[in-house]
Parts: sequence; C-alpha cells; structure tokens
Amino acid sequence: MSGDAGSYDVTHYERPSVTVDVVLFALRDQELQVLLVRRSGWPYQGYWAIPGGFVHMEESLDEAALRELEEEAGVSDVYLEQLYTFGGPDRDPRTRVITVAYMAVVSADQISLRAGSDAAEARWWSMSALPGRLAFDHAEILSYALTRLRYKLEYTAVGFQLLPEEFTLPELQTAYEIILGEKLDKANFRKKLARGNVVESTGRYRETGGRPAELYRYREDAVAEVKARRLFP
Amino acid sequence: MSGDAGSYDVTHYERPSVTVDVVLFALRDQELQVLLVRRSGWPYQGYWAIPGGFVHMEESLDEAALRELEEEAGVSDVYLEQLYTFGGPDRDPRTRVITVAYMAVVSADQISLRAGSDAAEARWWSMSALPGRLAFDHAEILSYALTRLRYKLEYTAVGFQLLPEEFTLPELQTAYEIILGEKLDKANFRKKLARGNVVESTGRYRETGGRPAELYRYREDAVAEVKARRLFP
DNA sequence: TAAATAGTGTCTCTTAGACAATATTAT
DNA sequence: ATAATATTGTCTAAGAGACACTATTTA
Repeated sequence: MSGDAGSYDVTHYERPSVTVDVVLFALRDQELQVLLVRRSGWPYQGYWAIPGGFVHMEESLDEAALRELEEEAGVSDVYLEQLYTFGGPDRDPRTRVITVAYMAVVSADQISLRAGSDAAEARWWSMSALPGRLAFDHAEILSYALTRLRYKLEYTAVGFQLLPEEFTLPELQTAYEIILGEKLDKANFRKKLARGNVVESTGRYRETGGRPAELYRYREDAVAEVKARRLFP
Repeated sequence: MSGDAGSYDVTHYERPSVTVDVVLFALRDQELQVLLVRRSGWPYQGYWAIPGGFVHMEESLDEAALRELEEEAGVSDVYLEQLYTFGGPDRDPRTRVITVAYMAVVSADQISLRAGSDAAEARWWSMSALPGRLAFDHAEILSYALTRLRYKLEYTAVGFQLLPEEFTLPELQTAYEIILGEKLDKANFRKKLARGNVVESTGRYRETGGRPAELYRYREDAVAEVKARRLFP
C-alpha cells in the first residue's frame, strides 16, 4: 500500500498489467483525424484500436507514451497530455489490464509516414467516419479524448500544435472550426487571440488568391503556458 | 499491448504494482482539512502519507478507492473523482508502483471517527499546517488535488459535498471562502447560485443571532450534473 | 471593375465585481 | 432602538456575440 502502514511485502500480490494508450490527433485533409492500428490477434482480431503498449519497468508513464508514439507512428516532439486511467476488471479478456490513456496532438507536417516499425497495419481515420466498433473500451477513450481536446481548445494554446510553425489567422480559425464542429466569427476570434497575447506576426505574408494573409507564429512564452489554465482570460 | 498487434503473451512481462491513493478533504473547524496516515514501516517510516492501497484483481479503480475510504476512514457515500496517475519509476524504493490518485470530498457529519480498522494511526491535518515532509511524492499529489478542488469549485457543484444536506447560503459561502482562500461578495455569490439553479429552498430557517437564514438543499438533478462541465454557465 | 480573401469597427446584451440599501431577528 | 445577521438592488466596466464595414490582392 503506497500510503499505508507499510508492513506488506509488495511482491506477494498478484499484479495487473499496465499499458499506455495514446490517442493521436492530427488535422489532415481539412478534417480532424486519429491514428488507429488494426489488431492481428485475439482478442478483437481485425478490429481497430488506439495505439499503445506495456509500460516498461524503468520508464515513466510519459516516457512510455512517447516511446509508443515513436514506435507506432514515427512521431516525436509532440504535445502530450495524460487523460484518464481506465481500469475496469474485464476490459481485456486476457488478463487484468489497466491502461493510462494519453492524448497527443501533431501538425500534419510532423508525421513521417513510415507508419511504425511494428508490422501492424496503421492508418488515419476521420473522426466523423470511424470504424463501426473499436477494440476493447477504446470507443469510450476516444470519445473522452475528443471532449478534452475541444475543451482545452477553449482555454489553452493546444490548437497551435495542429498547425505548422507559421500559419495565418484564417488557417488557425479554420482549424478551430474543424475541431469544434462549428463556425466562428472572424472578428471575435481575433479579439480573443489579441487579448491572450499568444501570437506574434512574422512580418511575412502568404498569397491566397485575394488579399495576402499575414503569417504568425505563436509566442515562445505562450508555449510555456500551454499547460496553464486560462490562457485566454 | 492493449491496442497493438496482439501477438504477445501478456503474462511474460514483469509487472508494476498498482495502487490507489485517495486525498480525502473535509471542512472541519472552519478549515479545509485532509486525512493522512502515519507510516509504520520502511520506507518513509514515521512520515505521513495519503491513504491508499493495492488495487485488487477483481475490482475496478473506483471500487478500490471506495474500499480504501471505507477501510481507512470509515466513510462511504462520498464524492469521488479520479485525479491523475503518478508513475515515475523511482517513486517507491521497494518496487515499481504506479498509483492512480483520487480526490474525495465529505461533509464533517459523514465522518465516523473510528479512524479505520487498519491499526495505522490516522488524523486530520489542516491544509494550512501540513507536516513538513510527506512520504513518497504525496506532497505533489496533495498539491494537485487542492488545485483541482479549487478549480472544480468554480464550475461544478462539488462544494455542496462539504456541507450537511441542509445548509444556509452564508454557510455555503463561508465554505467556498475557506477553500478558495479569499473573500467573496455576498450578492454576487448568490447571483451565481441563482443562475445555475442548483439550490432550492426548504422553507425552513436556521436561527443565527440576527435575522434567521433560510435553509437550502441542492437540487436533485443538480447532483447528477456534478460531474458535468459548466454547471454555472 | 469585380471577385476573392483578409482584416477592423461597433452595437447590444450579458456578466462580474464593487458597493449600497433594505429586511428580520434578538437583546 | 441597536446590534447582528440575512437578503436584495444598482452602478459600472469588461467581455461575448452578431453584424457591417474597410483593405488589399488577382483576374
């Protein structure tokens, strides 16, 4: 017992397995997409699942999640956040498996398409056209992740992670609209950004067919605040 | 691998231990207090710790947390919420221990003072006068729990859990002030409550020395929304 | 000039916060 | 009446949302 009287020999108890599962989001083809892998063996053979794997004995949970991202999706340097731990006794028919769910967010240009050294089949799915049934309780995890992403979008800078380093404000707004699933008002969107003081102009412009759009980057110290509460006050 | 190709025999891997640790908050003596237990053995012998224990193989994480609460504090029927999972490889010198941290909130009248059938010494500590050093990474967990409690207070009905079933609005306001550590404006506090539509009058009054205060209870369907976002819109 | 896209101004309504006023009890 | 406490009203400033306007480019 971690916080208990402590007269136990911790090696005596039967132990569950612990995994991390990582919901990886990206904006692709003007959609919010998620990376899933196809299971080749029992249970849920042929079903699509959130990528994940065992936590090794010498690594932290965050390290395990980053390692899985690297192995299965070939991505590094991502925004990563622990979501929730799912541990129902029957969620995996093989044995007791407790999984720590993570959410990761990348921009499309960070994705290296070698889909992972594991031979497992992996592909991106649009959040609006997912497979009918996912393996294990992964539909629940995915739903939880989407809720969290939308929520975070409102008061942190996580949205910037979905775009390349430089972006125009219309691009950023479109990204927000895709994730939130609703249209936003240009003027109000910009007012909010200005108040939060999270982006700065690069001085360059992108040609668009009409009036060129100014290119922005997010401010360095705003990045540090990504995890802080109420970035937009 | 929970979501992986699945050709692994999950019994082959060395497994960490999994515990739940439960931060139990209550309002006592006009203070926010937390229940801690004193460790009797190595490691951190004599140090105070957040109550917790192993997750059994046949119970869910929530069930494990509720069982610990019952065993170590004699409380049941509490507000319980999973916080975060701490899993650094060296957080326990005995072996790899991953702990799922929970927060629980009770009203003082729910506490049965038989402090737990475990012989371990347990007592309440004021959050403003904690022991200098806690066992393991429990100071971090406690700090995380306090942050979450304050945050939740602003947009859910978790505050009601700290009071008996019937309460006056000045009592409720005082509870909020104690937890947030700041004075609130009477009128604005009541406006917020009214907008949220979370309390209803019982028609009875409590004598106070001045004008009697009306007794309220929280509305049943508001209880169901405790976990929903933005109870106060 | 027209079309397309980017960017700004402004009005209204809601809300948060500060503060003042009124109400009801006991002594 | 006075003290103590509860409860309500109001003013102001800030913010959210809706909508219209202006600006700069290409064809």
